[in-house]
Amino acid sequence: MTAVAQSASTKPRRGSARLALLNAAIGLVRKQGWSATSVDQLCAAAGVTKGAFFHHFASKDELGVAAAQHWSDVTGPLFAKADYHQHVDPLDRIFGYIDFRAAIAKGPLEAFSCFAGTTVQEVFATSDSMRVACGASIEGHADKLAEDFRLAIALHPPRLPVTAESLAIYTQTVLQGGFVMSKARGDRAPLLEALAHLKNYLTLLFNKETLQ
Amino acid sequence: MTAVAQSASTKPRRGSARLALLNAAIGLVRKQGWSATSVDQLCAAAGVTKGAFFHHFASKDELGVAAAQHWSDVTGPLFAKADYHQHVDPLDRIFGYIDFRAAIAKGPLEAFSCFAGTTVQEVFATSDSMRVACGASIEGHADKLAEDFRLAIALHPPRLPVTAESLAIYTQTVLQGGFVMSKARGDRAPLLEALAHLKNYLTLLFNKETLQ
DNA sequence: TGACACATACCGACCGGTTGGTTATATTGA
DNA sequence: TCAATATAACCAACCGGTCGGTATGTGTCA
Repeated sequence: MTAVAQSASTKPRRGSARLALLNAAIGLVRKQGWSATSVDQLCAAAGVTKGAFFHHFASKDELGVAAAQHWSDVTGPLFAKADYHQHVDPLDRIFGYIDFRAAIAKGPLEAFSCFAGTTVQEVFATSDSMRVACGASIEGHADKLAEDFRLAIALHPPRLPVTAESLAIYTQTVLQGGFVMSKARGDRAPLLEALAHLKNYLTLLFNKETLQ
Repeated sequence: MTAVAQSASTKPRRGSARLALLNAAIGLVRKQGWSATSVDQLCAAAGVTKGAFFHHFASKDELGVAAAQHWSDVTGPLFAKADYHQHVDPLDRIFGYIDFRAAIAKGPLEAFSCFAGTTVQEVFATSDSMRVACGASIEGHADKLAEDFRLAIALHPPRLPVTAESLAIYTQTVLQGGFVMSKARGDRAPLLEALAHLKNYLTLLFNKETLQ
């Protein structure tokens, strides 16, 4: 312990316990769900003790609320700085977003599924604070899409009456459903096919030319 | 205990423990998830003892597999005898199915959400037997839809290239996603809106007249 | 030197699962 | 026909272990 060289990333610096626990929560919960993830497991994965856990969070529930917020903080910048924002046409940005979601669907399922969606399925009836936190995370993500949908509707009159908010929520619905179906089949194909159907829908709805 | 009159429905007849446990599992798991549902809770809800539980099921996991099968056994007849099958046009039957799903979305969320979808989110990485059982339940349900999609594609040439199987799976994807989103918002509206968008998609895809 | 950020040790309750034994029902043989 | 037997169904008590949470000690830094 005295002279062992240690990388900056693994060195347990004072004050890093909270963030380590939040990251551990996102990793473990996405893999095995909320209830199946114990406080001891979270501490072990984060490399801290139980005392540290309850120093930063009053309860497991409170960590869950913070983890939902942290989930937004982590994923937000990932999408904010993605390339698809460079398109001038808002509809192209939306298609770019969907393609981006398909592109990051690599590796094991727990690596690209949604923390908030996974968690809210378990706690919606038993923990209101977590349900609200997870709902806010998903809805906050959808809100960024809604703005482009608003512009797209103005620019490309849709064939059927729709609202931007509803389309943004529907996009998240297809993603969440895709995660469930992919988990059920143990393969990412159902998610990718769902995204293809979503693109079909938007193509037909906005009279988008098939080849761009 | 000697002369107490008891209704036939509540009388714990010998041989009924297994079914009571399966029904209890579906009810409790839909509300609070798989891991959060303990064997003791299941026994209490079913009105049996732990000994009876492990007489019928070798493990909690094995009950889960049986419950997934039971879920198919319960929901299968519900859809099989629904009115929408009377339509002559297969596309009308599909729209009837979607309307039927919207119609049964009443009461609390745990009353109309999917046991298999809820469970598989938690266990997909930790229990292969349950993952397969839940996947088979969802896929079995989709298979019944796929037949009508096959006929619909033959009768109404779609504007974009799609397969019947993929459309059937996508329909389940939208439903599963709708459950997640409705749980997150604590309201059935997201599910109903998702089903409306799905109908939009099929309307455009199959050139269906808006008014029928 | 005192406030903070942890670590250590521990708590009662509850977890999934096992035990040994009882009761109801089906099967059998005379 | 009916006791003898076999077996499935079920029960209450209990197992070692883990759960979320607490009380208190200790090293670190402003």
